[in-house]
Amino acid sequence: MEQSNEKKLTISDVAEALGVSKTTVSRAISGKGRIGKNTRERVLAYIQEHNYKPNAMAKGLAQLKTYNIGVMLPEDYTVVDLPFFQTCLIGIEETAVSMDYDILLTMSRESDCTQLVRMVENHKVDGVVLMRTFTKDIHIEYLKSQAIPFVTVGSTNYQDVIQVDNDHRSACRELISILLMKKLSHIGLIGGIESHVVTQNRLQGYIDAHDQVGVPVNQDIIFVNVQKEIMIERAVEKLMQEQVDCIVCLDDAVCMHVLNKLRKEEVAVPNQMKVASFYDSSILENNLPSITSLSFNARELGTVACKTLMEIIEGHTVKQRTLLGYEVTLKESTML
Amino acid sequence: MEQSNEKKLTISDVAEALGVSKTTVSRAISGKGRIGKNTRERVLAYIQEHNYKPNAMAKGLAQLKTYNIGVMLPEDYTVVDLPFFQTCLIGIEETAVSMDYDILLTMSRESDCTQLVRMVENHKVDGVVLMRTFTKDIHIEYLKSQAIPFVTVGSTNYQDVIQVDNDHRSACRELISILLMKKLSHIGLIGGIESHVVTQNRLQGYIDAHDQVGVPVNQDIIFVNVQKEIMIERAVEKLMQEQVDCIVCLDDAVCMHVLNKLRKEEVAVPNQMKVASFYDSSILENNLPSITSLSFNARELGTVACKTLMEIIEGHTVKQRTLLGYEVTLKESTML
DNA sequence: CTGAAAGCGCTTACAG
DNA sequence: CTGAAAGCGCTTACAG
Repeated sequence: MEQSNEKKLTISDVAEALGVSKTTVSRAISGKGRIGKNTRERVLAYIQEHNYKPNAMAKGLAQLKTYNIGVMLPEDYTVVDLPFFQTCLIGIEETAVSMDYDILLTMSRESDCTQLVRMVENHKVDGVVLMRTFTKDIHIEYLKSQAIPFVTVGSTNYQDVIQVDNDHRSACRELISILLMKKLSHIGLIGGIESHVVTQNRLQGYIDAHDQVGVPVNQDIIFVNVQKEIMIERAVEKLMQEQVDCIVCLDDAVCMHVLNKLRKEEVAVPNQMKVASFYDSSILENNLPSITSLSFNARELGTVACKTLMEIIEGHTVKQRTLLGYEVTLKESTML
Repeated sequence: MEQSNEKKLTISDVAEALGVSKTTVSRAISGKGRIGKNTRERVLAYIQEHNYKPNAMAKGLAQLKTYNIGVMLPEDYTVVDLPFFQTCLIGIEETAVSMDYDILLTMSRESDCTQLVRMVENHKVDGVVLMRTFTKDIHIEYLKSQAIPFVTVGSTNYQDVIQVDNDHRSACRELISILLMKKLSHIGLIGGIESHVVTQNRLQGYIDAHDQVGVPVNQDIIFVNVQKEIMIERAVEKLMQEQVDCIVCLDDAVCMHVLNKLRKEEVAVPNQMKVASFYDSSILENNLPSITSLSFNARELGTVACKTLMEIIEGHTVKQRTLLGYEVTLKESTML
């Protein structure tokens, strides 16, 4: 391919070759400061031809910027939400790259923020995006204490935190409302991790929907923090005893197990039991019957989160909370 | 939390406060060069107390290093191999961090290496790890042309490329050998993407095993490049016509579909048909019957790849090819 | 054992 | 419109 034996060019090399000053070269590249049209074009042409690329570190040091953003990816993933994070990450990366930023990746658990601290203390990033939030969130607490720009993907109750999220509460309210309108007045809920803010929002949406039509909420048919198969099966059994009309699952992994359990018990979906899920991932996409669910655009979420962060870094003011849309996709599993 | 209103300390601040030179402070931190024990401890204590952290960019510029490694994550993931990459990434990150490096993440497709080029040209990384290889691999070609340290996770046929991989060929040979020893002489193969080097290695292992016992390989029962459900179902039908004893799947997503298809056709596993998979991910972990498969340690793969890269970056010579182990886990799906 | 000075490759007031 | 010079925060020969 290319010849790579030539040493890397520096701005001085370019300046010397062209008989101009480094200042001029710098200005031609950045577009900042007054510079003659001819001069600029001459510089640009030379740079193009000789494939000169500025050293990002030197630039960063001079401007006290890094042109990196830190992205915090949850380490304790599950098969279900991983594709979500990956897609969201693609959105973040695209946006970052388009603004000439790179992504410094770090992984962490709910209770450990040493990686994050390290990244920030070493001055390696200009800002960070947190890909998940917790009700008690040490990452947010740390970032706030450091006065470094950051945005969260997902909602939080901490004050003055810039956040981007899908409107899970409304989405959930709408799905449940539709189900209630179908005269399914006994809707069970399974799944979700209580310490995740998103779970709280969804529960709130569930309550909202019930309040709207005056149907009382029955705590006995809500099962949070059940993730393992056995727990889920037990929950399904209880829901059957309680004679619910419909089971709504907080995520698709849970839904998968619910469907398996119902199959084992020979309960037909949707005839004897309706089923819906709060998220549509590929694991359910070929299920028979097809499953009613909410769907969100993870990539857009990443894009918006990253754009927002860039705005903050560049000193602009931004909306404190951006809520993105959702879709309710009604399929066979909730047909009357 | 901490008070963050104080400006960030620099090495000059520390030097001044202690009445020593910047040189001395620098030496105390890095441990390089002669320095008095007392002096060093005094500096270290001060640094500790005032929470001074060197600016990584400045350090990098002075040493012409970035203390970043680029990691190339495939963008065109599937639900199946994503957990593998994520786990591998954890291994890479842990190792990098332990050597005080950070990870610059970039995503790419088989045919597009603009992100990689950008990262390298901007001097943002000291080396890169490629998380996937292709038989014709433009990323490898580019990296070779730039003479920048890099290692691949996964094997490649390109010359002089440092690579870390599981021994897929041997693993596959062993699994197939065991099946052949069980008198299953008609073993069908489904899945895999032909342009992935790993697929080639596995096919080779399949052939090796047959050669060992002198059973001829029948090309009619090998179906590569079938990923979609319909394609898989059709392949299964053909394999049934060919009266194979056993179906080996190149990955778990394929295996899932194969199992569903067999269920539909009311073919009992393992009684009427044995089934095995080349990878054990969580999507199959609760299947009944349990599925015989190969298993690899993705995290270790990441760790070793990253360690190897660090060695190269630091100028040490390393083994050209490192092959990591595997396990064959025999379960119900291949019981006679 | 310690320090003054030059240098890494950029940017940016300031002066002309 | 252009340039000389100082500076970003470190490291590292070189000299003492």
